[in-house]
Amino acid sequence: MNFQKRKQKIFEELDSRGEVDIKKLAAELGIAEITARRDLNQLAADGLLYRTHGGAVKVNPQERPHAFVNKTAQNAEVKDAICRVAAAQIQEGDIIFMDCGSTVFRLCQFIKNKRIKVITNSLPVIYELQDSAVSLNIIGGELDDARQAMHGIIANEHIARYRATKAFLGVDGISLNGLFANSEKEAGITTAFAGNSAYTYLLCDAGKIGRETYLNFGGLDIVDAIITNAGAEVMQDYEERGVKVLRAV
Amino acid sequence: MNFQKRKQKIFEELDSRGEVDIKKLAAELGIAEITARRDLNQLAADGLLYRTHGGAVKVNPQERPHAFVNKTAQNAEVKDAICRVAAAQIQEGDIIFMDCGSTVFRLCQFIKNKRIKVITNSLPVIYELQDSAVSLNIIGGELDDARQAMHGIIANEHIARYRATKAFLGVDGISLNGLFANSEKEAGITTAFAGNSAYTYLLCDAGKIGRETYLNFGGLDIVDAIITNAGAEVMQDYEERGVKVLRAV
DNA sequence: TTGATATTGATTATATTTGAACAAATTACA
DNA sequence: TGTAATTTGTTCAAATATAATCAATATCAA
Repeated sequence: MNFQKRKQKIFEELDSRGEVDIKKLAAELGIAEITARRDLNQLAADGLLYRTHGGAVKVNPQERPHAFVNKTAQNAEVKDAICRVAAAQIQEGDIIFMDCGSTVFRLCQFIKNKRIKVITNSLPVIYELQDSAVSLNIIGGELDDARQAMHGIIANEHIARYRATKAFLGVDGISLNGLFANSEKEAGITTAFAGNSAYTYLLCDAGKIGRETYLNFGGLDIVDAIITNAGAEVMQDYEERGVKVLRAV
Repeated sequence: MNFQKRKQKIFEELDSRGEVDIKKLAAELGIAEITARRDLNQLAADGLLYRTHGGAVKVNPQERPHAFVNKTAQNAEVKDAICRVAAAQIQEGDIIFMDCGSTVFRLCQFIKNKRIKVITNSLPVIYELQDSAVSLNIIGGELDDARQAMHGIIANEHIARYRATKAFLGVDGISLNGLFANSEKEAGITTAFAGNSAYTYLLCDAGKIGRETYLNFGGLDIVDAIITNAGAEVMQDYEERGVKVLRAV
């Protein structure tokens, strides 16, 4: 019964009953109360639940209707798994770049309760994080209708004014030859985000790994870590190149 | 039955009945009256309810600044009349500044089909004009949650990079002594917009005319024209100062 | 295997929550 | 206005939860 398993159980309990009790939890899972407490504390630190005396309750996800965000994402489960890992990397006080990829967008749900600053050029991200604990900064510039995000010279300049502790970015493809994008605009934004953050995470599902498409806009050295569901043997080459690999189950 | 659970119950009760009674609360939740009292005191300290003798009532549901989602704006007819006049001033090819006032927001519906560029710091405006004929440019910077708009140093700098043919702006008040705003941030944005557009329209209903409030941030010379429903005789003074007045019926 | 690291549990000290009793303040009502 | 009833704040004690420290166990890389 490891942490992942227990975490799952905790959320099952929370979803069905709305609250968990340390004593009961410890008894049901066959663990010590101190362990149950530590689990809940950690999950509370990640903003995934609220701690109470003797247990925890679930956060109320003050749901708002966002008509224009296309929620029917493909591969939602894989992307969510990747985003859970990503969210665990985020600490209170972080300043975070988020770009306009569909994977990165799904990170929103996991960071709503964190006290952090998010700087983004993505309208869906903005609408998703409005009225959350997150403090928002919007990259200005021309709106690209198709991507629902700001791009262009002014956007790049704007990014250059900020320094983030962490960047969470998507790409259209990545291989040992570097990063690939479907447009120069996207490449420019990604480069700007990565260049102005202390640590850069790339979020990409297995389908993106090894994929070379249209524009090769930078080497692997731009990236500090890749969060992916791809197999360990596939990722070994990247690790040998000095890129940290975080595997999402 | 911990504090969080009780808190939930208290708000359920408040929402349905509008008030709670300490005795009943203690009986229903199976807690001592002193505990119920302490709960209510704490929630009152957080401003989540008002304490009364023997219980509590709910706080006035203060208007959420989600005015754009809640489209039932006050004075909608007057504002729409003003905006129709404003929209008539806009030609194809114009580059337009729009700020985050509630009157200016209502201009959106009248310009959706025009082939123009709109530069704005207002999220509601962006939301409303997405997927229209209008080409959008978003002013970046820190998001002010209450106003749902970008403000601050970076926003002002960003505005300074652009030149518009026309600006459509709101204020909190205007008198012969100049323009008035409720915050420095707002004043800064308005000044920046006006300073970088060839022609500046002020949209204000009769209630704003002659109103002096908080911060006087500029003289009448900032403005080229006022669009208003105020009476002709009231507006004569402004015309004599060289401001063009467009009257909305 | 070994050593290093992370996880888990036991023990003890500290902090929080809750309720009871009683004095002070407020309200209700004649 | 004055008196009784009620509500409130304060202090204290008991029960319970939590944090801190240290030891035991598991995991992992070399």
